[in-house]
Amino acid sequence: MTNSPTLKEVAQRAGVHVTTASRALNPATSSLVNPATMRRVQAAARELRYQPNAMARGLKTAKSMSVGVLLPDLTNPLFPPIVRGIEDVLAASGYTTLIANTDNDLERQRTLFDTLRARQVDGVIIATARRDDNLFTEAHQQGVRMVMVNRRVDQSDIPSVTGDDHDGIAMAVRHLIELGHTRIAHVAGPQHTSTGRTRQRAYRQALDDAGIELDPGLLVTANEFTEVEGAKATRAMFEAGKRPTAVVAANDMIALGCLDVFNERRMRCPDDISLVGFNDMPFVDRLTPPLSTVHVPHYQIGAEAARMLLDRLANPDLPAKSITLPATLVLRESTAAPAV
Amino acid sequence: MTNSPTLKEVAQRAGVHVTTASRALNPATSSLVNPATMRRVQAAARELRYQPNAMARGLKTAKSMSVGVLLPDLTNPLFPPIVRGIEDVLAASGYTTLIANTDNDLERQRTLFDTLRARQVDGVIIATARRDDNLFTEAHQQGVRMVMVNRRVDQSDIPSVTGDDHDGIAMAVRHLIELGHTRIAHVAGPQHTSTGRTRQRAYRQALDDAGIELDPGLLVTANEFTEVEGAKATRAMFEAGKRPTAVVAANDMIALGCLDVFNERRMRCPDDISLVGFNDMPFVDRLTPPLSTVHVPHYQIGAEAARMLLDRLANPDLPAKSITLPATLVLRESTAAPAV
DNA sequence: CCTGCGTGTGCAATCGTTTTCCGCCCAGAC
DNA sequence: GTCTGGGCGGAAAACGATTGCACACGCAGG
Repeated sequence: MTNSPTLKEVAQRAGVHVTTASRALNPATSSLVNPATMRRVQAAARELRYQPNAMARGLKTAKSMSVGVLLPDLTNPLFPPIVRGIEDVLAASGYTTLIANTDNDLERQRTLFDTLRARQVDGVIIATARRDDNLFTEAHQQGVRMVMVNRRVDQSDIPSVTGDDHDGIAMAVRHLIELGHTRIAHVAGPQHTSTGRTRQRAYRQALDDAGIELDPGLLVTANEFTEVEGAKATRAMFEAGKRPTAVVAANDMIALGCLDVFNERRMRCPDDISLVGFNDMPFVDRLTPPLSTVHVPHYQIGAEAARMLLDRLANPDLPAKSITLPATLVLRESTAAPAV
Repeated sequence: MTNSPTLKEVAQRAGVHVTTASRALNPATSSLVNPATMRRVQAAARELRYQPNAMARGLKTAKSMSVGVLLPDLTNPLFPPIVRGIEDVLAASGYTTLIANTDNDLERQRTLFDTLRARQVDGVIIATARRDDNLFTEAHQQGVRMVMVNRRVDQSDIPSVTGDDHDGIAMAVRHLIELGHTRIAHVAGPQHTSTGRTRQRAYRQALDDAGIELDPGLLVTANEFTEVEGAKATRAMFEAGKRPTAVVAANDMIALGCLDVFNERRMRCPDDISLVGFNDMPFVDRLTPPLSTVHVPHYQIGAEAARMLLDRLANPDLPAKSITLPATLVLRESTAAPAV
């Protein structure tokens, strides 16, 4: 901004060489300087409200003390908790977070990723991965430190932190079966994402485990994890004449779309049809009806991802590990026994 | 990350001096270099996937091409739209956004503000201002470029972009009066914020304009713009024996708290009591009942603030202006005529 | 043939730090 | 009194870009 004081000025005021000032102010090297002069320097720094110029430091140390976060859209309520988790642990270690919204646009994503690299971020946390993503796998092979949150990339050793998609869906389906449902539909998410895919597979397997044969017409897939795409897919299912008594949505946004379609068709939830979402986004407990959904600890996912990245920055050749955090089924009022 | 190519390498590959490479790659100076060699340099840059080192550039140019955003909590649904507005226009001009969450903690805010300055941000957008804030007024006087969003600081010439708080509340109160309400309460927000204060004043004035005398017991104030503080304040009002037929909440979070208290007391909204919120946060249209509220164009507020900051960066001694964007009343199902 | 000018390029300094390498000083041992 | 060695602190070289300045060259005009 305006003439911030520089290290040289601090040094002058303390009557020492700039080198000494640098050492005095840096905890790692302050042992090299006489305690008395160290105090002098620190006093001078305090009086001048000295803040080291991060760019100069970064240029020299080849570390920016910043990490980038790539996500589809901050406006999606799923992400703020993740981001807070990330920021809180990174900030505690002195790192700054750079957020970039891709809007699911691959072109844009590439650009944003490049600007992050231009800014010399020390690492990247990625929430936008596709299963076959090669932008990230290439970068990973080139040594870019990264960890995936929420979604993963197929067949890669990129570390990741995700919720337990499989178990979450299994719990949801089992719950519906216990209530007496047999015609259970799934509105799947985009299959190019790991979440869309593994949730869909979990749905199939849960039915299978219960000895219920899958009616292929009850499995539809939304093109995006959004309300409108979710609505589109479930509308198509009904228009094809399918009549499920319960729906498992691949996430809460899609569940919102399901609710819209239920309303269009004057079906009451849960009286006429049950619905389970996924994620337990903020405010879904205040919907009409309050949504039963699979809770995923998003803040912890973010925090854990940040910790993992920090570990890998400190120790570059740590083996890549993938953490999955447990999901829990939270029952509210959108599920009930099927009407007879 | 790993050995990103440097300008020197690009220059070598193109067979020119690093100076020339710099000029060739920089649109502002590229006219100084022969078109043919410019093409050579650009080709070399492309082949190497060269990205200029932002820290080196920033160090030399004394510009970081980044701006900081200070907000209370990203997790509050009010903020993501504002942030997107900011990021979208800043990104279009090549700026990066640094987000910091203060959690309404003044100490933390000071620290975060300092780290932003250490990172040499070119400007700051602030959503956490208090009416009497001196951290920011001082910084402003020192020449730190900033603009306030949403909230303002009293008696200062810091530029700001806000919604029309006064008009918004006036519309809400008038609407309730037209429905036949006379015992209209206001759950105000913290009075150390400009929003809390001007909304409260607008409420008083709207009553006055309608010739309704203010019952002081119907004006309570929440300590924070949160659900629990909102609930606490409205609960206190009821416990004092007050019986409004309508409530104007200072924002949607507080309105959520009002709804909680209505439920506690088995009052139905809108049958027994009407409620109007403020902000039109995402998802309040899906509450039970869908919330009537004052819509504020948050994305535009963010975008406008960013544009204003950009203007001031380009032209430092632009006169400070304050923009207020129009609010609109959106009627849903939480308001009705009072029961007779 | 010389001067002058414009165009295109290179040289070198610089931004604010960190860091390696030295040299100084002084205490203590002989 | 000289020598040794440790502890402090300074000199200078980076890091990767930008930029004012100088220089080389070609060409036109006198």
